[in-house]
Amino acid sequence: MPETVARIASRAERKERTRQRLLDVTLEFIEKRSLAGISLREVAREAGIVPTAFYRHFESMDALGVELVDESMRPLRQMIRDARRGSPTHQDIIKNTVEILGRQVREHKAEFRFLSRERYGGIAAVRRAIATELRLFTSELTVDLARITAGAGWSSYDLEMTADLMVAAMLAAVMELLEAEARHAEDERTILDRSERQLRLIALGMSVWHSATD
Amino acid sequence: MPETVARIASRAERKERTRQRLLDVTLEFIEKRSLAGISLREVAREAGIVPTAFYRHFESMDALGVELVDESMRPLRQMIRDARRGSPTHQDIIKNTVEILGRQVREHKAEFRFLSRERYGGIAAVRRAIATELRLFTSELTVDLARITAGAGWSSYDLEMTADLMVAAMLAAVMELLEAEARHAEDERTILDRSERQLRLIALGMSVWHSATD
DNA sequence: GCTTTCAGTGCACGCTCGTACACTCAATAG
DNA sequence: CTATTGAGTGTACGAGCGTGCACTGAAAGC
Repeated sequence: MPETVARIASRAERKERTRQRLLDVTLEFIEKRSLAGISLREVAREAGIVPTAFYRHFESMDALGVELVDESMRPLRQMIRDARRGSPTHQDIIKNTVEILGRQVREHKAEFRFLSRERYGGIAAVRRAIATELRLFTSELTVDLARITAGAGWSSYDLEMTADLMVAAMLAAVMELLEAEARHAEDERTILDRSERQLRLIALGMSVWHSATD
Repeated sequence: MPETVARIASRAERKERTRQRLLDVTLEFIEKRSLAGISLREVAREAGIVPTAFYRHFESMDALGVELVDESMRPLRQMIRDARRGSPTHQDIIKNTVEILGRQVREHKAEFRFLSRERYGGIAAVRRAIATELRLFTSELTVDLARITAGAGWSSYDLEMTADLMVAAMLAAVMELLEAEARHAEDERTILDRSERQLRLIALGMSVWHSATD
């Protein structure tokens, strides 16, 4: 019989909490090592359960990794939503987007590190999950670009090509931000400034694209 | 006493050959897994020596990984040399470069896969070695861009920013080429064509950069 | 209130792992 | 010819791994 107000965690709640602990613990380990180098036993140990209890939640570390992709993509999806609520003019969109990018990376380092570390990492299933999500991200951006360039005669092929380039530029910035953190080689501002200029360079290319290729 | 013509492998030659076998075997394993998931024992086994003999060549798998970076960078360096022996006009440079990129990736898949897999992988020393080499690559490209845009009033800061963007675009293409191989999602021609368009878009942006920012 | 469910336990197993140590024996050096 | 060197051997160890299996005990279902 379910109480109207559960004063103490129910069975399902407790399970969910343990599951979340497993995911969180793995995310912490990712800071130093890659998924392939993290054992089921140490994750279970750190989460405070016995190794065999791990199987109540995931059938393997690889499966946990795939779930973690979803989990980690949330900040990225939030980023799109934030960026869309942005300002009207071209240049402002870029400035705004880069700023949001910087903030999201700062606030969700572990998630972004996981995604960049495993994007081309050793576990095929995880790679595939990340690739799928990023393709979604690119197609979202393509839609935005289509809206912005409406009536300017852009083919969907070229729009996607451009979105792809922009995503590549932004992901490169993300990775540099994560690396810079640890090595103090360049500070955040420098990286974001460069990224902003790169996106503006691309936008500039777009503005003369058809006059050069038509 | 060294013979004038060594008919049978000398001691040093034999050692070098074993060392190379260890590197090659590791490169083969990288196709399926990341460095962190490859054990010293299996590398030794596959190379035909006993595990403890591994230490005659490298002090750990991590150290072998760092050496492998050098080894794998050779095709990339060759790429620069090939591209520079290229043609004079702007558009031809891009077409030519992308073609060379495609060929190098096709001919040196394993090396490129190693670099992309470990670029943000779990071993800090390997990450650092790759980052250093790639920074060198970017600065080479910056020099080329400086030569091409000589007298057009480009700051070295903006040149580097642009080179950085171009490298990001090319690396993204490399990674897609490697992924496509296994999944047949897109064929090589499509990816290279897109990459060519992306570089051309950037070049177009460059041609109007100063009129827009000065 | 009795029964069922199931998250978490505890033990045991057969592996593989990195590495220490003493060794062999052919190529090299003097 | 003899002595040295050093790449590769063989054994052995302790530790950690993934996982199978029988279990416990509290919450949920009826």
